[in-house]
Amino acid sequence: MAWTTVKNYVQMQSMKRIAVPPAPTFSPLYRQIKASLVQRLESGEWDPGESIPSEAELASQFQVSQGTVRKAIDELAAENLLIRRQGKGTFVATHDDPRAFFRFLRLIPLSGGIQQTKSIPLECWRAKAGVEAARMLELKVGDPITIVRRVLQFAGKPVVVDEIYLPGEIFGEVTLDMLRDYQGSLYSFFENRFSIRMVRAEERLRAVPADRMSAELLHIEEGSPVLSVERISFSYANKPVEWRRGLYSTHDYCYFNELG
Amino acid sequence: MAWTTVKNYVQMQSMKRIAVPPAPTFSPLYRQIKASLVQRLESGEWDPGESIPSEAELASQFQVSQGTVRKAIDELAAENLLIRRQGKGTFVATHDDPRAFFRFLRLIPLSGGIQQTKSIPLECWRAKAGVEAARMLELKVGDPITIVRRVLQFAGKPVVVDEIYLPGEIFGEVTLDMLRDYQGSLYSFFENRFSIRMVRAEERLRAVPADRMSAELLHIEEGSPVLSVERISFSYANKPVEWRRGLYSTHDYCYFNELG
DNA sequence: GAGTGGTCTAGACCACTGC
DNA sequence: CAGTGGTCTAGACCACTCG
Repeated sequence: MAWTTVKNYVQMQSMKRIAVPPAPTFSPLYRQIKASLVQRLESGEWDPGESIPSEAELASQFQVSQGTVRKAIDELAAENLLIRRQGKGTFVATHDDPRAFFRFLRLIPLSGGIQQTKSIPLECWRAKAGVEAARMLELKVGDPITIVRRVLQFAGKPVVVDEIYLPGEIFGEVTLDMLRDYQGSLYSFFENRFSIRMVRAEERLRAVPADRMSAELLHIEEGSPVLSVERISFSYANKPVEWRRGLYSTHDYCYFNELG
Repeated sequence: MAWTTVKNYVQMQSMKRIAVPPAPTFSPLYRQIKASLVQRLESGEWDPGESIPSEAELASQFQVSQGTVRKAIDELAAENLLIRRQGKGTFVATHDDPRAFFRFLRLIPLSGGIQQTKSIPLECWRAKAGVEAARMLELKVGDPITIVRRVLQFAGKPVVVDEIYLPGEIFGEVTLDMLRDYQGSLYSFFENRFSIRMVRAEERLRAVPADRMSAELLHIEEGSPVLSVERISFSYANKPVEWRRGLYSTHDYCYFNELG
C-alpha cells in the first residue's frame, strides 16, 4: 500500500525540520487514516452492522498509536458512519437500526405519542433523466433512472407522498414487488439489496399548494398548504444516489429541527 | 472551590482501587471541567468575542493535564459555545459573527446569489403570558412578556414575518426605538444589550395558509401557502428565553437543512 | 478474566499568529 | 521570537460486555 504519505508527519518530526517537501495542504495523520477507513467502508470490506477491527488492531495495521486511530474513529462516529459501543467494539452504522430512521425523517406528531409508520409503494417505473434529475444525481440527460412513488402512513393515516428518483445504473432492478415485499425502511432496503448506504442528505423545504393527485392520496383538499421537502442523499464518497421530493401533510405532524 | 469531586477519577487511579464511594453516575473529569466552564461562561466571566485562558493556563487552574482540558473545550467548540483559532486562542462564540446568523436562519435563495438581509421592527408591546407562551418559556400564566413583530427583508423584498415572545423579566426594557436603532441581528442585540446569549434552538415547521395581515406584509395573496416556523431558543443552562413564530414566504427562498 | 472502548497523564514537537 | 492551539506517542488504568 502506498502508505508513505501517511507518515510524512512522523517523518517531519524525526527529521527535525530537515528540508521536507511540504505537502501543499497539510493533512494530519489521523485524517489520512480516516480517509483510508472511509475507503475501506466504501469498498464493502465491512458490512453495515458488522464490527470493524479493534482500535489496538488498527493501530498496529497503520503503525501508529492507538490515540491517533481513536481520533480518526471519533470523527467517523461524529458523522454517524461508525457507532462505538463500549466493551463491545466499533460497528458500521446501518439503516436497519431504527434510530437511523428518525435521523432522515424529521416528522413528529403535534401532540405527543409515538406511532407506527408504514411505507406503501404505489408505482415504480423506468425513465430517462431530464435536465433537473440529471443535475441532481450528477448524471447525463437521457441516462436511465428509476422512479418510485409511495405513500407514508403514520398510525394508519397517510402523511407523506414521495416521488423518488434513482440512478438506473445502480437501481435498475428495483420493482414494485420487491418494494412491497421488503420489511423495513427504504434506506434499509437499498443497503441490504443494493449495497448502497445513504450517509448524508440535504433537504430544501418550501410551502406549496397540494396538487390534485397528492391531495387525494393525503386525504386533504386540493390546493391546501403542504410542506414540500426536496432531498438529495449522498453515499460514502459524497456521491448523490437519490433525489426525492416529498409532500408532507402537516396538519397533525410537524418537521422538527434542532439548531446548534 | 469545592473541587474534590472532580478529582474522584484521579483519586481512584492513584489509590489503586482502594474502597472509594462510587459516584452514582460516573462523570469523567473532562465533563466536570466542561460543566465548570459552562458555568463560568454563563456567569459572564468572559464576554462573547473575548478569549478564554489558554489550555495550559486552564490545565494549571484545574490541576489536570492539558489533554483533559482540551477534551472539555473540544466538546464546547463542537456545540458552538466556543471557537478555537489556532495560534490565537479560544474565544467565546458571539452572534456578532455573521457566520452565526446563518446557523439560526436557514433560508437560502432558490436560484443562487447571496443577498443582504434587513430586519424591520414593526411593533413592540407588553402583555401577560397566556397558557401557550407560559409553557414554552417556562413561565407562569400572567407573567409579563414582551412581544415584538417584525419583517425580514432579503434583497429589499419581505420574506419573513416574525412574532417574538420574550420573558418580560429579562426583556422588559426593549422598545421599538432600541430595535430600530440597533445595527445587527436580533440575537446580537440580545447579547450586547441584555447579556443573553442564544445557544441552541428547536424549530417546528408546518405549511399553513397565510393570514390576511401576514399576506399583506409579505406581498402575497391571503391564503397562499407559507412556511410556519415555530422556534424555542435556549440560553446556556438550557433555559428557554425566546419563543417565536415566523411565516416564511418560500416563493424565492427555501429552508435548507442538512441531515447527518 | 479477557477483550473492547473510554479516560488521563506527561512530554515532545508541529502549525499558525503576531510582535 | 514567544505564545497559542493541534498532533502524536507510550503507557497506565477505568468502565463495560460477555462468556
